[in-house]
Amino acid sequence: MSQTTVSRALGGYPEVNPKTRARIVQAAEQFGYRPDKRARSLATGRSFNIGHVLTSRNKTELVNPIFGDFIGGLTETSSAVGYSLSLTLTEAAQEEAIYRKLKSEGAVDGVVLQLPRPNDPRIALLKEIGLPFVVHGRSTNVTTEYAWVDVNNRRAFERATQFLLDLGHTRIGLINGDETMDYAMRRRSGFEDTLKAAGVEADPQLMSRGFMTEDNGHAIARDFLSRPDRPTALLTSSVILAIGARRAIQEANLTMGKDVSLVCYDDDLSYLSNRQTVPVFTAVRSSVLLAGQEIAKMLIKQIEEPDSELSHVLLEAELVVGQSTGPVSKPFI
Amino acid sequence: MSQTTVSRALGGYPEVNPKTRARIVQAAEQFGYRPDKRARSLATGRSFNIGHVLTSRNKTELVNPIFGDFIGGLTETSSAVGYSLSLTLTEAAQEEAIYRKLKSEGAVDGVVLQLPRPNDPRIALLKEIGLPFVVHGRSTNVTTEYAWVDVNNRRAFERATQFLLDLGHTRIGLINGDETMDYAMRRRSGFEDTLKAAGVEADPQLMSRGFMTEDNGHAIARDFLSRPDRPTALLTSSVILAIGARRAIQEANLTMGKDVSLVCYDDDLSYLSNRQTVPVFTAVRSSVLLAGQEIAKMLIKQIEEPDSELSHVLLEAELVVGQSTGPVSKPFI
DNA sequence: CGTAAATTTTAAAGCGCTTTCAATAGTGCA
DNA sequence: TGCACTATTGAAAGCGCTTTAAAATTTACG
Repeated sequence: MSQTTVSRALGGYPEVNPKTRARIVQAAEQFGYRPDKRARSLATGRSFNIGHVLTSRNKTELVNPIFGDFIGGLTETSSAVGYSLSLTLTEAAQEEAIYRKLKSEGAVDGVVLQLPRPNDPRIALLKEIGLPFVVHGRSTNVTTEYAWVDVNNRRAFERATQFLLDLGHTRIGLINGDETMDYAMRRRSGFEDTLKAAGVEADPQLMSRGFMTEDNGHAIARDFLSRPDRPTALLTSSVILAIGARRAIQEANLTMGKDVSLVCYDDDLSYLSNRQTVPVFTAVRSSVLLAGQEIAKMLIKQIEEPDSELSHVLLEAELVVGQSTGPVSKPFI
Repeated sequence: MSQTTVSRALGGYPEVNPKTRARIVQAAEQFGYRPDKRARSLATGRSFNIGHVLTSRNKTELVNPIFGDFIGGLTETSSAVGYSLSLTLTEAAQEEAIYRKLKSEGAVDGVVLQLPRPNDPRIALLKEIGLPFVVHGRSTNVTTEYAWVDVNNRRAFERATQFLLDLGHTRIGLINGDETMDYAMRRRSGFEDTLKAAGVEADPQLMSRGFMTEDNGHAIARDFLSRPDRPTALLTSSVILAIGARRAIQEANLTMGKDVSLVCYDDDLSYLSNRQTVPVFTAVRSSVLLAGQEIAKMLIKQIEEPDSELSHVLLEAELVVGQSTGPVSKPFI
């Protein structure tokens, strides 16, 4: 059998006699033969890798809680169609250099961009160097066209806030993520605008932002709850923050869901389930694992059909009512 | 300039005139030239990838909490020396096939093995197919030589148990991970043996195992604490389990650190810090991120110096005393 | 049965590097 | 100045595939 025929038989090309193909496939199986990925990459000009660049601004941020589930989603989908996920880590200052390198080395066929900020320069960069990409999230003020998958963060926080307003809460504390990130800005404006629409003035003293650790959730909630006009409800940007806030509530001898209501954003992380019959936390939920799957699918399509339109997916978070919310009970009556 | 000289200049070979090299390096920089990774791989027979295979036994296990930090550690070290981490996901039944494929395709230069069970067949398999690997953990009953990095899990649980015994606790509940895994078996025997050595009989009713979710920690602790002869102390295999257990303690109107002591194993996850001035949880701690770094270093050395000895690293967990433990207070006096 | 068309197979070029081996330029010393 | 040697550079082969173009075989049909 010639090289060519084998390649075509295994590659699934049509112009090969079914009998020949069967024979080749059988032989390949028997001897455990598989086309060398390196040679294949060189010949086709494709690497069958999708890239993801992690930047280490600092150790706390290096590995964020959603990282595992997100990567899991990406990997699940890309593995199924023969791509693997290629991870690289770099200092934030080197990020541009890394993308250029990935491109010129031909190390990846496309990349996934995470945690965009407003006007994120990486988008223009990737367009310039011609590396296909999909953004997890959106970047405010970027007017050029790019593919993205995002949760409707603004709407999610509007719904969460409205839900608390409907229960009678007007003193609501916000414990948000890093507000230099686009997603956190959208959440905050969803929160503020809903309050305003209800004629409630947002108290800057009750709006915080920062790393989304259990510790921070605890510290901020404790601070909020120690104020004379303490909030009757808290809204947090993650389950981990909520767990910290719950600790602060309990330490203040208050009861969650009664004295203090708590709503959180829930990424539906597989190891931090909030999916009990009646969930512990009332939440706006959207699975980051699913987002990862969607992004991988979209990126691979873009790689394999470069002329197809760039697409966008806006996921809506669902509101799930759990045990952590209840009608307002005025603290000082 | 000839192909050859350029390759040598950029590759750092000694037999090239310093002036020539400088000129080439400068030109490469100017034009953004970098050797194509695919061609380089084909020519050298190396892929400059290290592989990690995830198996999806089920969704809950797909992404475990330590996954992110572990990957972060691997990536940090391997990126620094020009390797990238290549992730693949497969069903458990396909795991052997995937390793064979990675080898025959030349997709990776080596792999990292996680969560070994006793007598883990993957070790023999990888030796057979000749793919360099390092195990995160050890596999009981495997007598052949292999490289590993492990925490002294047995010792860690001995120390944790002894610490509780020293505080006067004898009714101690164990909330362990999946005991078909080697690490969890070692933890359990460390626990049991220490009790036995102190003349305390371990109560099978107070030893549980399972997925390490917040929910499970809560459910198991609630069960334990509802018994007439409830434990005065709990020992959990992860911080997330401990957080669930804390919730159960509080719901039972007990005070952690006073009515019920709690010690946990702490992987020092970056987003689940237990490093406050006085840590919330008393814990035996060992950073999984550091383990990832160590493993990457070891694997790359094995790849680049195939004749070097296989090495082993046994990390000791440190005992950190936090707010969650105190002397026993008899519940029924 | 012969020839044109369709189907199937093969030879050979090329992907962009590394590496072996040969060639050339440079150096020290008699 | 010339020779042996060393330092430096270059030509060419080869890594293992895919793909183009050509050859061989089969099929269709008058």
